[in-house]
Amino acid sequence: MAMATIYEVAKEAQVSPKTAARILAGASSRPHNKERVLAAAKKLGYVRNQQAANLRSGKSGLLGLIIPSVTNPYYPWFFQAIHDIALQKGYQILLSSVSGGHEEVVRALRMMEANQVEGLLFNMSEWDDRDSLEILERFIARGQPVIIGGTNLGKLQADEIVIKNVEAVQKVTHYLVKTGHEKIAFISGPLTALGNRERLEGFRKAMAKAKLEVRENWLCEGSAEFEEGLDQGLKVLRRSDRPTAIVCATDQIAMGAVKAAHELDLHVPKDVAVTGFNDTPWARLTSPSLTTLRQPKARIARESINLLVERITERDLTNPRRLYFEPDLIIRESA
Amino acid sequence: MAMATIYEVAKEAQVSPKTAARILAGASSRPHNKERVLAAAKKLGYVRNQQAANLRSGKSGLLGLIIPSVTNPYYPWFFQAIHDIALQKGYQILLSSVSGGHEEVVRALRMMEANQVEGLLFNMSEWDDRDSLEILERFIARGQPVIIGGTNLGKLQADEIVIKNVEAVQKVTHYLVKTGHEKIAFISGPLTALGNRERLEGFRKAMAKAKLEVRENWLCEGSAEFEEGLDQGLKVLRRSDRPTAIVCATDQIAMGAVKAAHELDLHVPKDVAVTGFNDTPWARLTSPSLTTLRQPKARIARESINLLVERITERDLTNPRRLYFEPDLIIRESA
DNA sequence: CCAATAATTGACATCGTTGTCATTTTACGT
DNA sequence: ACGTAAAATGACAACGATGTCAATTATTGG
Repeated sequence: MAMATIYEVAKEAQVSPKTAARILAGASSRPHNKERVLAAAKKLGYVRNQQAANLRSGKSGLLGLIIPSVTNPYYPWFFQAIHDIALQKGYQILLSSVSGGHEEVVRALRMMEANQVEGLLFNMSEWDDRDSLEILERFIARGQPVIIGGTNLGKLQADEIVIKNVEAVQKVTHYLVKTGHEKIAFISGPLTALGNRERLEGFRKAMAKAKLEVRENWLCEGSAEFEEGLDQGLKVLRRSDRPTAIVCATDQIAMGAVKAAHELDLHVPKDVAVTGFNDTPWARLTSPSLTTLRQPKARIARESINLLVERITERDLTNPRRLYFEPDLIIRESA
Repeated sequence: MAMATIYEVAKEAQVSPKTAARILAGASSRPHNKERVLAAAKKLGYVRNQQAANLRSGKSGLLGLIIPSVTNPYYPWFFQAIHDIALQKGYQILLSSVSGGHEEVVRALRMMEANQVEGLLFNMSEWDDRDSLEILERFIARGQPVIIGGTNLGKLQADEIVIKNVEAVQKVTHYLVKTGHEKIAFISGPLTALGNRERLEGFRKAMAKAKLEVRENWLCEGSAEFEEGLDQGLKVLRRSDRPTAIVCATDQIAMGAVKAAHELDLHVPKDVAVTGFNDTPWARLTSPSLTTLRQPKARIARESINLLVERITERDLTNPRRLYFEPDLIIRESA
């Protein structure tokens, strides 16, 4: 009842296993044999055992992708893009969505090793766990290329995906200034994450450039979630000197800020403009739809996979590279 | 430079490969050997080659999951739930997100076969492609259990996940009636999909039970997307006899309807109540937050995987089963 | 029609792991 | 210290696919 093997196909077709294999691999052969083998394969429902083939060939056709959580709305799209492009290039994606802590990441990395991934995309924010680093180093030493995203693992000889957070937030802040705003608040995600520090820096730079005052109590830090946006939004909008615009470090925070505005009977964007970050799938669906910054996911996916595959096939590439990507400003109704 | 094998570990530790394997598998052994093997394994960064182990054991530890698209906001959560529970049970998930047509599904199914998945969760809506069916039949004949979700592949001897769409929509509709609504519209997704037909049926049943009139031109059918909700919402809300509530077949449609209401200066829920379906992650973030129906994803995942694993380990289970799940009514601000 | 060349074919070995089973080592009771 | 039972070990084979290479078969020109 198990899966038919090439031996059974060969027997059925009365040829040697090797011939059957060759024919199923598409090589030329006597028409007579070809017919018989194809017929036998069809009859038995033969499907090549990929695991065995991989073992033989020393390749796995797998690329590993480690991300924080598919339930974070940014990642499904990222995964889909990576998945599609990898398929085109003949690779499957082995996905690990690790919502938990260090142990879970280590387990995921081990799993990737055990499954012989040929390359790895490691997308986590602020990760510098000793054990993980050691395993990643092993990948690289072994010649399995690694691309790091979302965090900076400095000493590691790996390629990096760098999102230009500073420039992006500068862009949106500049846009607000240009549309006449002078009193602008900023609600950040946790500053323990590099990306959030960069976004804050972008805000400060833009304000400095516009010669606008950055009121320190208009700078809020919290989690990257909706509730935080709501709380901080309420706090900052209740002040007598309330801002006319709020730049938020994530779309979730922005949604919270919008809700805060509504609760205080303020109109968005007339009374307060609100901007987000990431262009999560629902950003365009809300009322008002969200002005936000969109990461070029397809481009990130394409260039990452390209580089990864290049490194896999040409072992002797030079030094680690950095791939830079700048989010686009998407102007909608909220600002 | 390649991955260290058990032979190298054995050599380094001066024991036979079998002993090394046994020790690494956790069996008891002379302390002397144990130390040396563990040290050698650590030194060489040994990681078991899962592919080879699978080949040897005839198991893969893989469960296949085929879904329409991870970018559909329902699925990431579903995947995460499946993924977590499968991990607990010692299985990895092999995910295929097939946005495209039949060919792509067939390719995904073949890939699942080639990778020796021990069981398969096939979650597509309205799928009755000949080729796919044939492959699925092969799975079952071979003794690789299959669970079908989201569609009805009648003749197939497979277990099924059944979402009680009828009851769910009856529940919201009833709730609207109870809160005083009499003029209720329904915006459906494409009626080619079973789930949408059921949702419509639920609406009709509930209205009949409440002895309320179902005006045929308040029944809109379209895609399951936002734009459709907006268009249909505008159309139905512009009528002189506009409804006071709109039941929508998806959250996306509901968001569209909310936007339509806003464009016509109608307040939600004061002027029109709007309800969605699925409790997509952003349903609670919007203003107003969305009253909707939530699928018990964790429970669906748990029970599906349990059944799948049970079938894998106990080959002689009886007839196909059906797992029923009824979405919960989540009452928020929009209705 | 035959020799020479080209195209196919199949026996064998191998990828890394681990079950089987015979052999060796250890531990224990007397 | 010795015999025996129990525990640990290692040689070998097998999982399924496929590269190597020698043997076979087909093709071509003279």
